[in-house]
Amino acid sequence: MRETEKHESLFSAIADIQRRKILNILKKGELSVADIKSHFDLSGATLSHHLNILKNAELVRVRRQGQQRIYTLNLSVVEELMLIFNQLFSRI
Amino acid sequence: MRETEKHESLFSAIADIQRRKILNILKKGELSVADIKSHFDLSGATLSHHLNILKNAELVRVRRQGQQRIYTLNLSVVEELMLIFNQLFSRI
DNA sequence: CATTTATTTAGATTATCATCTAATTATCTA
DNA sequence: TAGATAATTAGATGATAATCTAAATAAATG
Repeated sequence: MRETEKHESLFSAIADIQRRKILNILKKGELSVADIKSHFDLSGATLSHHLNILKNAELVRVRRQGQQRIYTLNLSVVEELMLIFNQLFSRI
Repeated sequence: MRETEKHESLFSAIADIQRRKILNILKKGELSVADIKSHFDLSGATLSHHLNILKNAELVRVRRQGQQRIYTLNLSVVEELMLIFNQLFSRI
């Protein structure tokens, strides 16, 4: 399997513990930024930064709902990441 | 599952593309540093640095053989990492 | 035992990244 | 429409991390 820029963005997205925590929280279901924020001791700007990285890696999706933005896990990319990951260590 | 320092070292170990490449190369079998080096355009010092990070994360093992050091994948930790990884996205 | 070979360690440099505060954008509501 | 609320963006700062060259360590060999 070739390493692509997409792989790069996925691996660096999950390299940060706060972002892994966000992914974990989103497993339970979609949440607004404020809801996500309630689990962290981070400024809104920092959280926004992390969400942006997850979004660029397509690990999450966003939609607008009034003033809020609702984040969800992007299951298809999560599955893709699991595949990439399994292949990194396959045939050993 | 709780995130531990061990998880942290594993995720940051695989965050770097050179280190993922090293792991990939080691899938085929154990290799000396010089053998690994032949796959890269990096100084020996830099390679040594990456190998050290992989070793600290216990993703690889080293043994001495004369002047050489032979690196191998540490299969049990690789499996542990796969488990951690699968759990990050389980129950979605 | 002096020299060569294999690898690591030390120390410096540069780039990347997480974080913050302040400012901005967008939406809602009285 | 003015003010409040939700979230992002801009810009700065400090911490990490990747990389290099040079020096050090350790083993092999003539």
